[in-house]
Amino acid sequence: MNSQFDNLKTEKKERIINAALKEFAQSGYEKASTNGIIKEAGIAKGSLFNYFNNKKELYLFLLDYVTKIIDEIYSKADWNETDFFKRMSQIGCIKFEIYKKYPQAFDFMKRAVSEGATEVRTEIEALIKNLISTGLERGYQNIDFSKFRTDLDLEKVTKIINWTALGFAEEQRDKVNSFQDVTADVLDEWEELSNILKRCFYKQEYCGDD
Amino acid sequence: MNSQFDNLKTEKKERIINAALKEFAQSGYEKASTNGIIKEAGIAKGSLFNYFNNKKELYLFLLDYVTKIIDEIYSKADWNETDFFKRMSQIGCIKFEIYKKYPQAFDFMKRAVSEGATEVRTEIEALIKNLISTGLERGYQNIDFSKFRTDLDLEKVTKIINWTALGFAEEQRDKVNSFQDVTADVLDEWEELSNILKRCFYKQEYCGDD
DNA sequence: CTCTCAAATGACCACTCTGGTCAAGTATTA
DNA sequence: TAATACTTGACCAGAGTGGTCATTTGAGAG
Repeated sequence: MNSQFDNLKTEKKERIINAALKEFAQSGYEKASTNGIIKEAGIAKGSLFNYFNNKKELYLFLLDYVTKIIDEIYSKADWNETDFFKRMSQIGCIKFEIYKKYPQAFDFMKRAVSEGATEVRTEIEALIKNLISTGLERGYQNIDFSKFRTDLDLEKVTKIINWTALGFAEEQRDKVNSFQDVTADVLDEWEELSNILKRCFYKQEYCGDD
Repeated sequence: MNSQFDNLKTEKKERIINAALKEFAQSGYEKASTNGIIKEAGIAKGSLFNYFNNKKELYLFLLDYVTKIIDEIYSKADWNETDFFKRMSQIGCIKFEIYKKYPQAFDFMKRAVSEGATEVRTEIEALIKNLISTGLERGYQNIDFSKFRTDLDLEKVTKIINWTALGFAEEQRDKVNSFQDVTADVLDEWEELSNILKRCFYKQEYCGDD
C-alpha cells in the first residue's frame, strides 16, 4: 500500500475498503474483479492502482487490515468481567460495531480461510497458523465457569451457547438486510435468549435476571 | 436438458452434477465457468453442451434437481414420530445422506437465494415464493410440543435447538473435510448434545435418555 | 472381421473482460 | 500565475468466455 491511500479522507477510504471486501468475499481472490471494485467504490481505475501497486497487494492489505480490526476486539473488551453471558454480549456488541462499519469483514475472512489461489495462499496459511498459536480460547479468559451446572458437559454447553449466538447474529443480519435497522431491539432480544440459557445452564443461585 | 444426459451412467451423471453445483456455489451464476465445470467433471466441452443447450439451462436444471432432492426429505421422514428430538435426528440423517451424495447441494441453494444475475433471478424468486407458500413449518408437523417446559418461550427454545443442530452440522463438516470420515461417532455425539437439550428444555418427566 | 452410428472429443471462434499503464486533465496550494 | 499533487478513463495485450462442429472413438450387430 502506498501512503497516498492512508492520507485519503476516511469516508473514501472506507468506501474503497468495503467495495474490495465485498468483491473478494463474494468472488474469491482470482475471480474478484478490480473493475467491480472501482465501480462499487465510485473511483477511477487509475486511482486504485495508485493506492495499491496491484491486485495482490490490495488483497494482502485487506487481510492485514481486517486481522487488526478483529484483534482490536480483544483490546476493547473488559477482561475483568467474569460472567460468561456478560462477556458474550460485550464481544457481541463490539462485533456488531465492526459489522456496521465493515459489513463484509467477517465474510471476507471466512472466504479467505478457504481461498485456493496460490498467489495468496501462503500468506493466508501463515495468518491462520498465527491465529491458532495465539490461542482460540482468548475470549474465555478470566471467565467464572463455576457458575455453570456441574451435571452437564461444560464444553458442550458452551458450544450450544456459541451456536445460539451465531445463529441469532445471522438472523438479525437477515432482518437488517430485508427490512430496516432495528439496533435497539436486538439487545433486548438477545437478553431474552441469554436468560433462557442462563436458567438452563447456570446453577440455580446464578439464574437471576442480572 | 437433453434426454442424453438422463441416459448417462449414474456415476458420470453425478460427477457432472457435483462439479456444476460446486462451481455455481463457489462463484455464483455469472462468474461460474463452464470450463471449470468440465475440468472438474472430467468431460469434454462438447459433451456438456450436448447434454445442456447452454449455461442457463444447466443452472435451471440444477435448481430443479436440488429442489426435488430437498423435497424428498419430507417424503422420507416418518411423520408419525411426535418427539421433537427424534424428528430432528431423523431429518438430520436424511440431510446427511444428501450431503454425502451431493456435498454442494445446500451451498448451491444458499447461494441461489442471494443470486443477482438477472438471467436466472426470476426463476429463483418464483421458487422461493413457492417454498414460502408451501410453509416453512412443514418440518414441525405432528410434533408433541407439550413435552416442553411451559415456563420458557417455546419459539425461542426451538430456535436454540435449531441453531445448535446447524452449528453441530457445520462442525462435523469441517471435521470431515480436514480429517477422515467419522460417520459412526457423529450420531453418538449428537445424542449427547440432544440429551443436554432435552434435560434443559423438556419437562422433567420426559428427560429420560430415550 | 467389417460396418454402422451414436456418443465423446477438443481445436477453434468471436467476443468480453482481465489486471495494469499513462498522458492528459483537474484541484490545491503558495 | 505557476507549481505541485491527485484523479481520470481511454487504452493495451493477453487470458478466459460461452458455444460450435468436423473429426475420432468404440461398442454392438451382421
